[in-house]
Amino acid sequence: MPEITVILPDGSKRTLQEGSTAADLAMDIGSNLAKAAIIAEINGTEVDLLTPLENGSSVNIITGDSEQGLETLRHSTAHVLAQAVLDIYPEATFAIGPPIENGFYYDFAIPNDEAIKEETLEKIEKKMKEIVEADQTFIRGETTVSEALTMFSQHPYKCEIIETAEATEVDDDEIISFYRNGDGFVDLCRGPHVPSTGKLGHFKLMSVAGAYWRGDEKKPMLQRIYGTAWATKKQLKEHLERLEEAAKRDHRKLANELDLLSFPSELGGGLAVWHPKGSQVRKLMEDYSRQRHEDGGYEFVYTPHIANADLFKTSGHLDFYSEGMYPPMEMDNGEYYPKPMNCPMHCLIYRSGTKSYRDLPVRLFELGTVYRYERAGTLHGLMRIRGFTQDDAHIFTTEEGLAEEIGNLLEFVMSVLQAFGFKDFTFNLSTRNPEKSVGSNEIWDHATRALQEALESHGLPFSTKIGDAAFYGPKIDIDVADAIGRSWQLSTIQLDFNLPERFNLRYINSAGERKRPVMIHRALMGSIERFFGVLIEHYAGAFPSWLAPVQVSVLPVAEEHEEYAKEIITELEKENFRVQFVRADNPLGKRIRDVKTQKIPYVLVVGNEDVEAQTIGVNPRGGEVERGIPITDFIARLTKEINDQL
RNA sequence: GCCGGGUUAGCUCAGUUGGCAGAGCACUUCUCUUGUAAAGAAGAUGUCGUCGGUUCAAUUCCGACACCCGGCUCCA
Repeated sequence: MPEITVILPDGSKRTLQEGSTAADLAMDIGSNLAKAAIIAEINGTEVDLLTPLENGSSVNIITGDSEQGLETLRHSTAHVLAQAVLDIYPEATFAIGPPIENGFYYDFAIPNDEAIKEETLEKIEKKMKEIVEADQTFIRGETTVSEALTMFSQHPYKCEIIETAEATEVDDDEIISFYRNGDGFVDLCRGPHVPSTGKLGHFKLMSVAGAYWRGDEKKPMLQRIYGTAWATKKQLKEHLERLEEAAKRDHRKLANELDLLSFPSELGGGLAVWHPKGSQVRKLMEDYSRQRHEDGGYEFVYTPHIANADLFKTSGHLDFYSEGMYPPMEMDNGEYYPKPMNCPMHCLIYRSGTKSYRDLPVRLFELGTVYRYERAGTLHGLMRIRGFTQDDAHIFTTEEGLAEEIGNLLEFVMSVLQAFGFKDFTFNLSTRNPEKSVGSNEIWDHATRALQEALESHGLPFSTKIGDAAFYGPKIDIDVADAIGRSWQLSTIQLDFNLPERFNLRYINSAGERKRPVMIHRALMGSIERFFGVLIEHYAGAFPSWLAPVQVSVLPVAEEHEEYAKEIITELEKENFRVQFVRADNPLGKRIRDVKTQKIPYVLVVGNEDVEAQTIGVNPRGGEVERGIPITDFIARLTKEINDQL
């Protein structure tokens, strides 16, 4: 029997009988690997395990441990989902079903637009389990475009995919591949797949939702079933636990439980009222922001909430973004719009006097409240809201001063966000979209280079998003990772070549010539509301002492200790701590429980022993109870803790 | 805006195949006087999201609207 030799990823060689498949190779290496194997990579191309090997090929056996393996697993699970749905709804037609982060989805059109109910998901899941149980082999087939069109003639979306594939991909030979398993289920697919459905099994259907065909709102809406799938039962369990953890941190739930803010429906969608406790935290956030901006060389400004339509004609907002603006109010001398951005007004402030190059950079800062009309279906707690406040600044600088200003800004952003417990930053540089942008190539090149150099000179790794810039200039977006590893885009630094033109902004340079300043839009928290939502989830509602709306709760053991408790409170209030008194009207355990659910950093308990020794009992959030602490010690400790946090 | 689901006491939720609306927590009062995550008793609490329709009768069935939730689309 002739033999072939293949090369493994570590460079070693392995000899097999001719005609051996990747699966045979996996088995030859070890039965555990054969069991874990999902697909193979031959000479860098992902293929099914049943693909025969050729002499001299480099072969890598892919398992569910790798991203590639998981993707295949999820993709194959999506196939089984489609198989189950078509079994239950024989008249249904199916569209696409790719792997996504943590799972997969598949889009279907059900006859007569019958809705797939959440309850039906259980039925579908049961059917999928049967298919997995049956351990059906995935068999790859290949055919021509015209035959594929016949094969899928009952499925118009599949036909559209085949036709589009023909038009765009132009494979050498226009071969369309498909996979067959079970009793005649066929799906159009590039592959590869797991060898058989028995390899699957650690999955769960999550939800059903509407989704436009090809993501186009002009095209029909299909029904999308989402699922999650993992290589092991443990991974699936852990994923579901992560979802539970995220649900526990949901800012909408916590904002309600902790009495921070609410969205009364009479107020209208996407509009919040801040309760005293939420307002306390917000005030601390804003005070901190103001202090840092003051130290950072910013000048504070205030601008009105509405403006004449002329302003937004000048700025271009009415031309470009009127759909996202609240409708105008008719007034004696024209139309007035609630402002969707602060920048036009900041431009007016800049323009109010002649600027010399010696005045630059001008940094105007405002906690500016803006109103944007977000479509009804897009609203989402504090994360997507119709009225919000930006920690907004506009910096007007010379072209020469740009790189340095950007560099300082990057440092500033990180330094401010660190106070809120964010340590992992990701930087994204967005470059010009030539289809949709203003300004010369020269100015874009120069500005993009300035952004890139600032990132590089500060040693900050970044990814480039080509064509992702706004029409008016390139930008750097900054994402942070929260306490449970989720990423949030918070800060943005955007260059603008458009507004300085439109508002005819100028400064006089050292040679006495009129020059155009460069404008930088930047926000650190972005929207205070959204940032607050992120903070609630990041801290799971347990704000660090410097931010906590109530820092200390003081509980007398019995009524006779109330007087002493109030003396303690007086001492703490002298130090400007935010303190709450809980009178002895309930058993101590009950009162402790009540304040603990409010996630207050310190619960102080005082009883006979404390009155006698002039001490307190300290019950810190997430810590052990300590008895007999002198109040001065506690004050020193809390003061230090807060200073360390900032 | 689109698809699907939802809205009952301050909160979390049960319920009515169309016939006087319920629980737990919270709240009020009283009793208990407490040493680290739920003491006991009594009391009060509702436009059953809004407006219209069907009906002898609607919280329940139908329609429109508002708001919320899961997605899609959008996001200067």
